[in-house]
Amino acid sequence: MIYIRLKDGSQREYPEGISLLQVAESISPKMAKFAVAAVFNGQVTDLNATVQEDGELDILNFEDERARIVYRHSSSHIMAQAVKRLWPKTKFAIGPAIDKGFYYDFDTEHTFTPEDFILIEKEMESIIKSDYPFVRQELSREEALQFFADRHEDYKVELIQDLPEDAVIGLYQQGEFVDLCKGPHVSSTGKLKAVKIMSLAGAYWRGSENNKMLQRIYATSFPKQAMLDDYLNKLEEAKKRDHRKLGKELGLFVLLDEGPGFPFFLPKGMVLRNELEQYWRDQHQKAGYQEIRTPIILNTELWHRSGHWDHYKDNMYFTKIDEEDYAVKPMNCPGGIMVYKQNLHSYRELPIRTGEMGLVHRHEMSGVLHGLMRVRAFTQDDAHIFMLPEQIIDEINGVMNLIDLFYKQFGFSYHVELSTRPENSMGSQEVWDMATDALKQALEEKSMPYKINEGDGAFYGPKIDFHLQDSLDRTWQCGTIQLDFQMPEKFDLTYIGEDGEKHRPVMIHRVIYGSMERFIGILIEHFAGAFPTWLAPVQVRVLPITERQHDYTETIIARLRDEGIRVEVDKRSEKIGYKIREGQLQKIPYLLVIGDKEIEANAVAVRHRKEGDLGAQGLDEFIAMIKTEIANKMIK
RNA sequence: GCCGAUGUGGCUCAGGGGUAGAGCAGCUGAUUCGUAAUCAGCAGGUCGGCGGUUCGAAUCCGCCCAUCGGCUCCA
Repeated sequence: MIYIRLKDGSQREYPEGISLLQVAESISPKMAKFAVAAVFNGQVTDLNATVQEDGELDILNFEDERARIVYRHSSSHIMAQAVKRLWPKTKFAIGPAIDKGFYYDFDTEHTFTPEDFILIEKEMESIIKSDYPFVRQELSREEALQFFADRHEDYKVELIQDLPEDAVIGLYQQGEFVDLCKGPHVSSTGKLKAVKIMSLAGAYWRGSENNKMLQRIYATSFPKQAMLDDYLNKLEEAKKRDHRKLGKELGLFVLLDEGPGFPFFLPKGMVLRNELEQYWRDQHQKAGYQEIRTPIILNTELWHRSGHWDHYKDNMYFTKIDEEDYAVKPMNCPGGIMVYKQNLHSYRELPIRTGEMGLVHRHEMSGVLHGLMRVRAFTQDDAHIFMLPEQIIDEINGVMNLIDLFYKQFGFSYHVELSTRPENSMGSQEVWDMATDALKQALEEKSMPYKINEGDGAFYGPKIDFHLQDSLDRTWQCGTIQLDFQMPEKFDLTYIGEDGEKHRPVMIHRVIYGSMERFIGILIEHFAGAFPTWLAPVQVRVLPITERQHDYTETIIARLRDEGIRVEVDKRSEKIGYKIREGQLQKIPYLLVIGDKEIEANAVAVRHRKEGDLGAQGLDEFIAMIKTEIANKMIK
C-alpha cells in the first residue's frame, strides 16, 4: 500500500502500481474527465504513469499552463500521426507546444497547401475518435538509435545522438505511431476535442540557415469547441487592431512599393509623432540630458574606426562624395562620440548625457520587413551617456527608471531580457564579463525579473532589452540599455580625473521608445487607434446638424483653435448619424454636435468616442475638461 | 536571404482564355435632417512589372518586384 497526499492536504491509501488517472477517478470522475496531466512529487507526469511510492499529487486540467503544454504537445504527436498516414514517406523533425498551440516540422517531397489542412484535420479527428492511449516506453540509447535508423527517421537519429551516452530514451506510442519524446502526454488521443490547423511556414532544421528548410505546420487545440471558437474570434478582433490596417484607415502613414521599408508619415501620423517627441524632450530635459543632432552620412574611415565596418557592413548603405567613400549611419554612436571629443572633459562634468533623435538606415533582409515594426529607415530616440566607472550602476538605474516612466505613461506592460556576448564581437572576455555583471547587478538591485538571451548582445557590449507586445502578442524589442567599454577605447575617449591624469570613461548607449516607427506601431495596436486625447491627431470634430449652424460652428472652431486644441469640422450636407459614424470610425475622442438648441443655449453637445452622448455643456466647461485631460495625458 | 501564399479603380473584394464588375469613398444635384450609413446621377482601372504560349492573356507559363504568415536576423 502507498499513501498519496492531495493538494487539499487529505491523504488516501492505494495499492502499489495504480495509475494516476485511476487515482483521479477515485477522487472524482469529473476531475478525471477534465484531467490533462498530473504533478507527482513536483514532477509533471503522465496520467497513465503508475506509482510505486508515497507522494504528493496534484491533478492538472487545461486551465493550468503546464497542462496546456502537455495537451498541445500531445496534439502535435496526433498531427504527426495524421501526416504520416496521409504522406507515409514524411520524415519527422520536432513538434513542440508553443504559446497558443503547437507546430511540427516535416521533411517531405509533398508540398503542403492550405487545402491539405482539411485532410489533416479530418485524419486527426479520426485518430481522436479512436481514443488510442499514449503509451510510454523506454529504450537504451543504442536501441533507440537502431529503432529510428530502421525507420529512416534521420532527424530523430540526430536528436538521439546529441543526448548523453547514458540517457534513457523515451518513446511514446499512440495507435500505430511512435515518436521520440520525453513526454509527458495526455492519457489518450480522445482527450482532444477541437483542433485547427492555423498556418504553414518554412523553418530551418535546428534554426540554422545552413540547414535544410523543413515545412512547419502551425496548429492549435482546445478541450472544448467553444474555447477554440473564442480563440479564433479573439484572433479576428486582434487583426482589426493591426497597425498596418489602422495606419491606412486613420491616415497615419503609408508604405509604398517605391520605398520598401521606408515609411511615409502622413499629416495625422506626424501629429502623433511630434507629440511623442515633445514628451520625450520634456522628460529628457528633466532627467538631465542635452540634445544634439549628428549627420546621416559620414566618412567610411569613421566606420572602420568604430568597428561597424568589421561587424555591421552587411547592414549598411554606402555612397561616394567627390570620389571619397561615405556610409549612411546605421547607428548614432560614432556621431555622439565625435561630439564628446570636441572638448576636454573633467571628471566633475560626468556623467554627460547626450540625446539625439537620430535617423538611421539599415539594410534589413527583404523577408523581415513588417509594417512600422521592422523598417529600413528609422529614428532612434538615442542617447549616449559618458561616465565614470563608479557611476555605472546609478546611470543604468536612471535609464531603467526613465523607461519605466515612459512605458507606464502609455499603460504598457513589458518584459526584460539580458543579452550577452555574441560570436562576432570585439573586446576581451574580461571586459565583457565586467559589463555583463554590471547590468545583472542593476537588474537584481531593482529585483526586475529577466530572461537571459545568450549571444544576443551588440558587437560592442551586452545589453538589457525591453520588449513590448503587439496585438497578436508578438513581442518587439523597444527600449535597450547597452553598456560599452569598447568604443571609448577605439575612439580614445578621455576625461581628466581628480589626479590630473587622463582616464577612460565608460559609455551607455540607450533608447527609450527604441525607434519612433516601431513604438508608433505598438502604440497604434495597443490603443486600437483610439489614442489618448493628448496624442490624438484630431482631438475634436465639430458636427453642425444643418447649414443654419455653420456660423456658430465657426466661432466654436476659432475658440478651440485659440486654446490649442486640434479641431476639425464636418460641414457636408449629410445626416448627423452619418457624420457621427465617420467620426467614430476615425476614433476622434470628442464629437461636438451643434444644432439649434446648442446655439440657443450657447452650448455644445458632447459625444465621447467611448462614453457616447454626454449631453450639452457650456463651451468653457468643455474646454476646461478637455484641457485637463490633455495636460494630464489621461487615458480614456 | 529562405519556405509558402497573395497582388483587379483611393479602400474592401467578386470574376477568370473572347476586348473589365460590385459596395464604400470621390464628384454633381436634390435633401436641412438630433447621436454609427438620405436619395439619384456621374466619373474612375493598359487587372503589380517584364517576357512567353495563343488568332486572342487580367485569366495559362517563366522571371522579377511588393505584400502577408513563418524561419533566420533585428530597434
